[in-house]
Order: sequence, then structure tokens, then C-alpha cells
Amino acid sequence: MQEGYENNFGFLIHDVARLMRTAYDRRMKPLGLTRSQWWVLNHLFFHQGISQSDLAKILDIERATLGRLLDRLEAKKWIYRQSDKSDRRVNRVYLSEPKGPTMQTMRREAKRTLDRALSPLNVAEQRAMFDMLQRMKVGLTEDAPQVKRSVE
Amino acid sequence: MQEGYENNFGFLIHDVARLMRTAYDRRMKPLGLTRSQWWVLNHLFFHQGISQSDLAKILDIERATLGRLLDRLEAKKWIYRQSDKSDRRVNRVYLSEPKGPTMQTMRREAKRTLDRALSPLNVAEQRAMFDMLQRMKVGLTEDAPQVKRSVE
DNA sequence: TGCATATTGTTGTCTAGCATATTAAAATGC
DNA sequence: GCATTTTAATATGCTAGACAACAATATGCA
Repeated sequence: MQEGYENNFGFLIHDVARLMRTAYDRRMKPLGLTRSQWWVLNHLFFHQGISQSDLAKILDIERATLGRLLDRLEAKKWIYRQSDKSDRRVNRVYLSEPKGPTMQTMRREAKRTLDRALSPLNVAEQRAMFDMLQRMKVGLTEDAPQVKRSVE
Repeated sequence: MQEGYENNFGFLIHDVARLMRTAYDRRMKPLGLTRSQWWVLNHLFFHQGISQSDLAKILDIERATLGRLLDRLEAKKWIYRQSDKSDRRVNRVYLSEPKGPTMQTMRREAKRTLDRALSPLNVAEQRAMFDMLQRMKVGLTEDAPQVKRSVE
């Protein structure tokens, strides 16, 4: 029962992702925002007024998960929700204000964190890795959807 | 403010790890064990009687996180704790029994999940990726420790 | 010996994720 | 035009992770 590399791969990628996340969260802490929150804000910057469901699709997380993320962001006044006039089920989400300076700081810290994480790789490797990860993601997202459909 | 590949890299690896985890968890669900729980059991198999702190170090998670993981595993009778005779602070952790068949099933499902996730890559790429991830992890774990030390 | 310091494990609090169920509203079908 | 189905958002419960603070216990040093 040796641990061949196939066995560890899943945990390795998981670890690297986790370590990057915590490294980033540590840097972000003084700002009072987590990586996920910042990622939402960042997307909102480009999609002011998007509905929660659509945003969840873009971020590829569950609507429930996003809902609570937005609760926290709304409590901190980073965003506000406004229900759609023509479809009252829909909540449209807006950035309270394009909080420039904080956004910049976050972007800078994100870059630093990433640079450090990627520092053991040369540029060609970084590119290769990015490419491979993208292909993996596509494969994995193609897998998932059939869950909903299959009623045994 | 374009999203260059540096900006997305962190989120991409995060996504891939998450997708793999959920794919695996879906397969494991019938067994009543999550990926994290299985990973703990797997390590215990090779380290019967290890202390919680040491196990947390190996798994590279917080002691608190592990403690609660063990609570759940103990409640389900997969493991038991026994306090050390010569150092009463220490809890030693044991597998209740080397539950063979379940372990095998989990291992098989882990392999299937991984094979599918890696299917977009050829063997050389898989090797390269594994190698790069390992180097990244080393770099990241070397970073973290200084946190404890820095007061200010 | 005795006190300061370090270690172990737990608890509390927070974020984030999934799944499932529920409710409200809209869209569709007959 | 009403009944059914679909969709949007929320609520709830569970796991997992981090961090901080704490009690009990060891250890080290003066």
C-alpha cells in the first residue's frame, strides 16, 4: 500500500491551493476582507447589477454559498442589493462605490502572494501549469452537471 | 484592469482543487466518509498511536481542525483516543480496526476520481505538474512558519 | 525547589463550501 | 385562465478550515 504519485496528487493540489489561500488571507486580514470576498467584489466591478444566480454561475459556486457571502459584504456596506423591477424574484447586486484604494491594495497583495507561490517555477513552467490547470478545470466542469439530471 | 493570467492563477488552482474535492466527496458519500476523514484514517493506518499534534503536523492542518475531525471519526467509532501514560497532555490515536474493505473501496474511488481529473493531461504532463506542485508546496510551507515568530 | 516558559488539546468564533428544503414569483401548458 | 413546472433567493445543517485564547501539564533554569 505504497503512496504512488497518483494517490497523492489530489491531496497535493489541494494543499497548494490551501496554502496559497491562507497566505493571501493573512495579507488581506488588515483590510477586513477575505480572498473570496475580494473575488466577488472584483467581479462586481465588471458586472454591476448582475443577478445573484448569474454571479454564482460565473464564480462557479452554489447560490447558497454566494448568498451568504453577499450577506457579509452587504453588512459591511461593500455592496447593496436591489430587486429587479420586472422580475421580482431577482436580486441585482451593486458595488456601493468603486472603493478605489482598497481595490488597488488588494490587487497588489494578490500579485505579491502569487509571485511568491510561483517563485519556484520559471516562466515556461508557469505557462505550462496554467494551461494544464485550465484543461483540467474544463474536464471537471463537464463532469459535474450530469448529477442534477440523473434520477437513477 | 485586465485579468492577466497572473491574476487568475490563484483562483484557477483553487477551482481545480475544489472541483476534484467535490467530485471525490460525491463518490465517497455512500460510505459516510469525507475526503478529509479518509485521509486521516489512511495516515493512521501507517502511524497507529501517533499523537494529535504530530498527526496535525503531518497532515499540515491546525490542531484544532484535526481535533474536531477526530471527534467526528471517534463518534462513528472509526478511531479511538487513549491518553499517554507518561505525558497526560498527549492523546494517542488508534484505528479501531483496520477496516479492510472500506479502505479498499475508498482507494479505488480515489484512483478513479483522479484518473478522470488528470485525463486531459498526458503522462509527461502529469509528471511535470506533480513536480511543480511539490516545489510550490515546499516554497509555501517555508514561508508560513515565520508568522508565529514575528511579534509586530 | 519553585517559578517561568513551552506544549497539548479543547473550545469559541469566523469564513466558506455543499446539499437539501422551502418560499415566492414567473413561465408554461392545456 | 387556471394548474403545473421552473427559477431565484433564502434558510438550515453539516464539514472543513483558520485563528485566538485557555487549562492542564511538562520542562527548564536559577
